[in-house]
Amino acid sequence: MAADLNAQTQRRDAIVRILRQNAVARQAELVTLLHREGHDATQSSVSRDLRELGVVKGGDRYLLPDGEDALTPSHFETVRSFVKGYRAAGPTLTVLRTSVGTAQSVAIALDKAGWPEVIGTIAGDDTIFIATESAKAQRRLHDHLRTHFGR
Amino acid sequence: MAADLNAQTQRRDAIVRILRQNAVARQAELVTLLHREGHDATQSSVSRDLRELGVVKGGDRYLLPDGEDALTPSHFETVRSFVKGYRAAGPTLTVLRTSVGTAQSVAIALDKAGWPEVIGTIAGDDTIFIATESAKAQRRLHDHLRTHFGR
DNA sequence: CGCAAATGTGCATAATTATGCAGAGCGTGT
DNA sequence: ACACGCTCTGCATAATTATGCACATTTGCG
Repeated sequence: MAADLNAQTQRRDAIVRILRQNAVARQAELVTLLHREGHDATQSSVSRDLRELGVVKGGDRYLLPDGEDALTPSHFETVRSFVKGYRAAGPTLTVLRTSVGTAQSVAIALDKAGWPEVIGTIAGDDTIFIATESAKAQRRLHDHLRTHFGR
Repeated sequence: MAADLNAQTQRRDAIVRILRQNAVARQAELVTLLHREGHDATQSSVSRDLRELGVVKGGDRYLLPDGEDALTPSHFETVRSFVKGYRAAGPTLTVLRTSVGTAQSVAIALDKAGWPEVIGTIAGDDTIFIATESAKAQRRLHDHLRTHFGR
């Protein structure tokens, strides 16, 4: 039995993406779809993930919470190329560097994502400070960043 | 096994009201709450009602669809006293009489209710024409009207 | 680095929800 | 008034989802 934190993060991101594009009626389906893109998961984990993600089941399909809908996959696609890299500055602060003048838009995309581990962000011109509550939260954040912007 | 059409309407209205006020986690609870106010129903019926009403289950409680939230119970309370009565005018038209000058507000409350059997309404000064698709739909409408405004 | 506390998982299974069926109440047309 | 058809129900049960446990890893600390 594995406990790969990163795997969980990626799987949840995948779940959100899948639910955006398909009408999924049951967890078993979701498990199949996840397998198809390389994610290994059981109905148990999916059940827990869905609750954690605040996903709702309406009649015959799972629905993402309202806020999430606002964030189109393309949101990240657009700003992906602006991101130069990121590094931890202590256990609760992460500094992300971007192309000059694009920090604001990247920060906005990050805020819209609504990742729970993020307490707040401040964007300058080419730098974003991302505050997290703990080292653990920071790890989550980095998992997310890695998933969306590459290592 | 009974098939009291009116009972269904009233029960569904009750379900909506209950869900507005309480956080209900399972259908069995809902059955209990319904019993408490005199509605006789089984989990089977409740399951079907919830689907029909478009109710959604989020994590650990049932949630009403967004639109419904707008209509406060008090909405009907306010206009209840304006309604003088109503009669069918043919199988698909219902004429509702109100106090002079209040027809508009009553019609607005009706529209907000979003009852599926209602195709449209027109309000004059003290009269509202309510169009329904069929005799059957008209019966539904009358059930609703009876529930909210009395016989 | 070593140990205790957390976290995440799968498995097996309990808990909950959905549904096929058959019966009952009503409305409709003759 | 009678027959036919439709809708709504409950029951029994299938289908689906949630969760107690035990265990593998990881994280936090001294």
